[in-house]
Amino acid sequence: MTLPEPPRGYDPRAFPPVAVTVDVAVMTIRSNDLQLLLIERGEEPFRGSWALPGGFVRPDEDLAVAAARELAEETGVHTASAHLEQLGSYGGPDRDPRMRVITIAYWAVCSELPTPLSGGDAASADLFPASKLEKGGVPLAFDHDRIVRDAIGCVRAKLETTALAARFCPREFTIADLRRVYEAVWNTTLDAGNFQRKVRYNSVFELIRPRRREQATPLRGRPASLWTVGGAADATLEVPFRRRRGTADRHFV
Amino acid sequence: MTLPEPPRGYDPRAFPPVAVTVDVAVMTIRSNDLQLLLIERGEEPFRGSWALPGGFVRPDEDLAVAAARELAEETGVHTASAHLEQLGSYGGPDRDPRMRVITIAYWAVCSELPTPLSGGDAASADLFPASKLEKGGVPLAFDHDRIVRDAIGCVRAKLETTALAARFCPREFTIADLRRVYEAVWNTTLDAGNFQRKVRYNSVFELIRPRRREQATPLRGRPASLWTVGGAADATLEVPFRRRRGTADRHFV
DNA sequence: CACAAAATTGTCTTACTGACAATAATACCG
DNA sequence: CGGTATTATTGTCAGTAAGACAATTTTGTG
Repeated sequence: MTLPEPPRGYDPRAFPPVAVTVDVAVMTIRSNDLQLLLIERGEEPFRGSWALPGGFVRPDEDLAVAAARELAEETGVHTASAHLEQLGSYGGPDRDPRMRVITIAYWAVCSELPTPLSGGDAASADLFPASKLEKGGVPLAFDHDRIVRDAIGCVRAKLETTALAARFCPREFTIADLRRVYEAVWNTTLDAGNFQRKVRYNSVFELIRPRRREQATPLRGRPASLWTVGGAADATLEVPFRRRRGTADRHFV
Repeated sequence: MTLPEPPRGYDPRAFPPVAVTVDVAVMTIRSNDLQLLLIERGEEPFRGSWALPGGFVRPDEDLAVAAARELAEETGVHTASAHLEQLGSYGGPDRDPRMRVITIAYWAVCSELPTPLSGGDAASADLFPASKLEKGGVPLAFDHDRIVRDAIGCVRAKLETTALAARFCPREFTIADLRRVYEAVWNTTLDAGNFQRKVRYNSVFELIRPRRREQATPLRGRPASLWTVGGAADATLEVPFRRRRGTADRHFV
């Protein structure tokens, strides 16, 4: 303990400055793969590295508002069409070489990204497959590789218990659309019949009546019904979707 | 947008000061109830109100380290005997009347609290039942009522999928001890026989051999075997414990 | 020793899961 | 127009897990 505990009522300037930022891990499905949006940094440190979109929290701005603002500014994604949720805070003392920076990370899910991907400034943006990022195939600025990993894990987990997968789809979607989201995020294949049951068992998913079947994705085959999400997409499902875990022979120690 | 976007390479002092604190929601089981440790504030603002233990993050201190330090300083609970995990960040612009304060909230679970509960300073500390706090029965400082609610919800959820309940117990515990934790946190009753099965099915729970049966909690009845947690208490269980959800008649929309 | 109390094991019914088969509704092609 | 390919949707069935509850075990107590 090198410093005495600061008193509760203290002079702010007595402390070295701390900067607070928000970073957003934006995810979408592209080419049947979970992909993350990254931005190429134009300045030091980490000039030329890929990083999460983000920036400083303004003096009178709520954290979630700051995240939504950065998301809109840097990627063109507006919160009306995206799901935005807090992931956690990352504040290692040396995560930014310039000064002490604590970041509040958010993750976002959206169905479509505006083109061009790059934001207002000259920085370029691109999508990277989650699998590649998890393997460490892309060197990221700061501790963003950890944030990315955590965000991917968070989304994988959220799909099990919530209707969040629908946020990867347009407002109206087919069950096959939804299934492809699960297959992409979990990197697995799911039985189409059993998957239907799961959707029908959960009352957040609502069948659109009369069944509209135009604009169905595939050009062949029986046209699919369209569904939508009635309530909050992040509410707990009545019947969860399940990721196959290792089915170890357990029973009786 | 009242302010221009700050450039990435900027002068820290160009920004109004932001203070960063950590707050810890310490939970334990007392009198068969989930209880939270709160501290009575000795200074303004909110003098005399109850609040979560917490304080400022030091210049070169990691967030988790800061939380552990505050936990130890203000409650005497050391991380060796407790589980500490990040909950999330709370940073509304007006949550502290003095200045902009962003707090990183943590939650902790421990089996025993040191007596006396109060820390080094004159502030007094006390335990409050989660049920009372959830009902709003205790006025809390800042936005701590929301943090408390979130922390309780987080622990409830974590018990389903992890062996975290064991952290409410001493290192060696009986299955009945563990069951009472679940019953207290979920405010329900669980079938003793079925509960045993759940414990046996999960290999993180390890039977201590030779079965030691002394010091069993109840003085009557067949003495229970002692168990311990082998791996990480927050790893996902092979077979989850389940909270009964509303068994709505679903099936076929 | 009978009895009470708690731990542990067993049984049985029901619900859920997953594999896979069957049927339905289209587009396309000749 | 009918046959075929293709996808959506529904059905079937066996295996597994969950919950209710009964039975058995093990110990302390009177």
